[in-house]
Amino acid sequence: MSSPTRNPVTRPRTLTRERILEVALELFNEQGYEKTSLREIADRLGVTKAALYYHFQRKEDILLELHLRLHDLGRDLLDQLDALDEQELVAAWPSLIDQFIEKVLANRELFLVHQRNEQAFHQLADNERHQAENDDIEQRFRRFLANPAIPLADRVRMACSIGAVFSALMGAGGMFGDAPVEEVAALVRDAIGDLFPSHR
Amino acid sequence: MSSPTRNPVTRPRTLTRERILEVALELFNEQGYEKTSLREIADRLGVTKAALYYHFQRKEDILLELHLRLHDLGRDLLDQLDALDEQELVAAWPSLIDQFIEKVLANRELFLVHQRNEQAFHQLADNERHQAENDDIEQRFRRFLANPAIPLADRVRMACSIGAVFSALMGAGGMFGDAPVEEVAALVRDAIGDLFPSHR
DNA sequence: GTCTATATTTCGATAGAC
DNA sequence: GTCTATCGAAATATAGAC
Repeated sequence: MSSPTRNPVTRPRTLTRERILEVALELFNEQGYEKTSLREIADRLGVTKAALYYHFQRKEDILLELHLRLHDLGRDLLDQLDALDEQELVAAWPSLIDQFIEKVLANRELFLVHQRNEQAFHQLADNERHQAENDDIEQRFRRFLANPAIPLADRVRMACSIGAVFSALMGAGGMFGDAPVEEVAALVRDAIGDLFPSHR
Repeated sequence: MSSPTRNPVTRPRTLTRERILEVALELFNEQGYEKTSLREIADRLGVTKAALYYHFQRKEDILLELHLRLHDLGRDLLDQLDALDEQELVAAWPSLIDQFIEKVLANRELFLVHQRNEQAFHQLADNERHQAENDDIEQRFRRFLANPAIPLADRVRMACSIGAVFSALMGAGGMFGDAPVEEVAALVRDAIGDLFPSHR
């Protein structure tokens, strides 16, 4: 399992397919996955409902593709995490959080749709598990947090870091008045730095 | 507006009404609000679908009641928050977080259903706003975070605190292996304490 | 690839007896 | 308060022409 030749499942990226995903992402964020009908997606795209079925077999597959793109973002972070041993981990954490913050900021809508439709994404995993048994990044992260070789206090603070990033950076624009995102991001980095005082 | 005589809208708490809410909370957490049909709620309760309509006019009203109970939990925390002035705030923060942690732990399922069905709860606010214009606790908290009288760095760290609590304490049981919740909660308190070094 | 139908199903909600 | 029965309105998905 997990042979080195496993390719990243070449997913076709035709133009209209991308436009469907783009519009779906918008609508799922505005109204939620369940409340968004294929008709609405088709309407905003200027095509009919049936046309969507040429590009995606089921409605669920649209959400699945968005899920896979989130996985692509999280995968190498978790690979880095798994490559470190327990002693290096705390020292490397700020750097990993930096990368994470960059990815969140560069893909806000994608992270947002996951947060706002947690249930829909979660039920996806059941069907997706046929393709990628232990590739679910949430599961991998939970397994990481359950590792007794890492001091519990550190694991708790790592979990806190993730939540802090989401909480402070993923609210819709202007959560802190008119403060620019970069400034907020820098303050979040500082705060998480204080959670891991490397020189004590 | 917000006259002192505004009573907490005496909501009837009959026995079966409570059982409906109990079962609905379970199912909404397991399958999500949209994916849970009234038939499923009725089945698990041993009654028929139509019986539910004696206790709730619409399906939405079941979710609304859960929302109101979350509001009841958050209201006095926000009242305390609004009563403080900007200088006392940082010093009082750890105590407020303590109370918040207690409420989260004592009402895990209630907070969980909100996190997992963010969209459904959010669309509720539109209809609910008729009754409680500026009583939405999320909006109140956002308004608090936008207050320029508080240093931005402090506001960011407060937002981080909330996310940290959710992230570390609301995962289903055993997020950190078999570590007891109280121990994790204590570690979260420590971590947030490090975010606000009162003696520097 | 996109269209016009249409099949099929499920769900929320109501009416009215008991 | 709970039941049986049913309505009406969506929505997903399919069939087949162009």
